[in-house]
Amino acid sequence: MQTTNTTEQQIIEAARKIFMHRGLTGARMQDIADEAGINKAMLHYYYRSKDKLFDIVFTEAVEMLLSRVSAIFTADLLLEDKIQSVIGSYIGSISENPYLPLFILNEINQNPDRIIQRFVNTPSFPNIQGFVMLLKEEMDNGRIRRVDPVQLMISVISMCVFPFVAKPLMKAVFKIDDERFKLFIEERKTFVSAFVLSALRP
Amino acid sequence: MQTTNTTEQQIIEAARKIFMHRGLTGARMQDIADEAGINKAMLHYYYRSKDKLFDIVFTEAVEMLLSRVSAIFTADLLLEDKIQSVIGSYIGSISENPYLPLFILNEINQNPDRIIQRFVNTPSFPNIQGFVMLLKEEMDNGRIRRVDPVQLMISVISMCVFPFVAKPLMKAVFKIDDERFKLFIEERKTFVSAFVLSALRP
DNA sequence: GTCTATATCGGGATAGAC
DNA sequence: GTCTATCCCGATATAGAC
Repeated sequence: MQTTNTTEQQIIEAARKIFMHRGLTGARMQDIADEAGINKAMLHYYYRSKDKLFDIVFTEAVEMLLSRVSAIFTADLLLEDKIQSVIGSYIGSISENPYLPLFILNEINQNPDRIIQRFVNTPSFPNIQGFVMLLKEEMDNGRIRRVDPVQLMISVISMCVFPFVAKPLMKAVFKIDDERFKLFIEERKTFVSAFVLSALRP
Repeated sequence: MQTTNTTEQQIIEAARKIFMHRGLTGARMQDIADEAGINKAMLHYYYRSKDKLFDIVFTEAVEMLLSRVSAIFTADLLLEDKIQSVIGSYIGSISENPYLPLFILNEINQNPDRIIQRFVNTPSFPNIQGFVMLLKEEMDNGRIRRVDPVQLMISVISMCVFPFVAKPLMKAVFKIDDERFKLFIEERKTFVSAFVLSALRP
């Protein structure tokens, strides 16, 4: 890991920022060049084409997102303070990269096949089976209410991710500014934990 | 309401389909023309420019989405069978227009100002205040657990909307096909209702 | 490796015949 | 109102000097 910003790195970071915000079709190479503080021709010198550049950014993004989801699936237990820390760190990590979810969801919708390709060989693919077994064990022991594990997982992820995806809509509907949104997210960590635990009470 | 498909109507329907799927920047006028089965020049004859056409589609979409959210906010009560019917009809209505949420969320992110304009004079703007009062009443009566009303609302909407937004991702991660996804959605109506009610138990 | 200039192309928009 | 042909601009991509 080298700390000096090579030109390649600068380009990737600029591309990430622009692509995440504007999407593949909305982003312009000129914007990326400006953001990186270099010439437009350099982009093609280092990364052949717009598509190639996008592929790199997209693949990295998928990797990032999957590793986060994986963290949830591989958590030791789903109970009490465990779920609290998982949800907290999940929301926290999205906070650092708030455009990531919508970017991924959007581009996958545009081109579902691309994601399939990326998924086949991805190292951090979530271990679903193990997690489901774990959940069922807890249900059998009567420690939590009996629910469909997949429905539960989707619900947790929904509640963590959706506020970031819907941020501008929330700001308009609830008339809240950036400051209050930040507060909302901070409070959401404890809310979602409590909400889920409450729902799972036997 | 006339049943004959005028050319104007055909264009709007084609535009809706293409814009919803590809977004403003991703959609091409040629695609819309093909979808409508007419010539590209006709689009400009009836609707001046791409932006004008998009504005119409977008405004209609916002209206659709808001009226659904409003339905939730104006429901008489939040308890038992009431919440069940609200969530059921909400998920049901999205099923009929599965691309709507991602389309809206995406375009709002691209251009937050546009939505603010549309919101000012929209007729079906959700009555949040009334709903919050209603919820607080239920809490004071001890019929439900004390929670932040806004956090609760966002959670319900999240759980209803997110699966549609994340459909291609879910299909890849959980390896489910269209058939099983449809089943998942059908089951989700009862799951979310039960989940929320369970979480709200005092 | 980095720049300027330019080629090339796709797509929105218009002109004009019918 | 509907079509074909064309204009025109913006954006990707390349050539070539330094």
